[in-house]
Amino acid sequence: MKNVEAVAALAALAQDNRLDVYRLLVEVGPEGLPAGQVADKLRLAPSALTFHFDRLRDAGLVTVRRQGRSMIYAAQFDTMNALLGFLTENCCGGVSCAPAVACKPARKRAKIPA
Amino acid sequence: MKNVEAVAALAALAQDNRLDVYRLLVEVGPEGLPAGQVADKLRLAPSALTFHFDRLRDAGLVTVRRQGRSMIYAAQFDTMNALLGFLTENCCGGVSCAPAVACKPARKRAKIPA
DNA sequence: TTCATATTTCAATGGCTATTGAAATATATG
DNA sequence: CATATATTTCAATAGCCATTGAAATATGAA
Repeated sequence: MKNVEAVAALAALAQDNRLDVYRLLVEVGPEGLPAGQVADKLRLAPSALTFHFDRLRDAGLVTVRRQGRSMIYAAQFDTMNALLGFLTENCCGGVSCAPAVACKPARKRAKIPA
Repeated sequence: MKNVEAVAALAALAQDNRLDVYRLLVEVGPEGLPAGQVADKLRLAPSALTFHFDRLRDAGLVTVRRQGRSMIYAAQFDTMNALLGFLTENCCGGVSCAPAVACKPARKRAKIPA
């Protein structure tokens, strides 16, 4: 990830409502959520929400697909992982100190250890 | 880390010059760097740099101390670690998926394995 | 086709952000 | 004290951001 892309991702997340939207989508996982449900849960005006989705999308943090008349937005985990990698570069002798970090979609239920 | 603090940290990093400043300080480590040297390396006007330092400081991402007439700025690694923790919450079954992530100051030289 | 639902588009508005340059402050040195 | 260096303060400016509400578009259902 380049500097410019990192700034874009950071700027997209640096706003209360947008951060809430993103975190909600992260919780939900790759299936995503229709815009209307996000609007309801977070009490956001539809047009404001479109504005925020556009910014998250430009930063590569979410994707959209249409389903009937609904637009379904979902978190794009790769981008967050790239951002985490970028932020942890150069902090431990010039090499990333967190190679194992990876943001994956949440499971529906916690996997119970045997 | 709370939502508000995360937004503050993200906003502080979401600007090219400021991100450069922060990353430079991360490379340098806890000893920090005088404002003037940061200004020289990144070609930033002194007053602009003060402006950016203030924002990084408000977000808890850097600290300052005086040394003679110089102000020495240093990265505050704890805050970045808290931010990384915040960003990786809720992405793996509701539990952070990256408990081992920790941003520590870079060593002067890489430790050579025995 | 007509109506209803879901979302986007657009223009207007107020507020914040980054940069600039000049002046002020703080510390060090002769 | 007088001067030089390091940084901050301040006011001005231009541009971007988030929100609002009304109108437009797209799809689905009767």
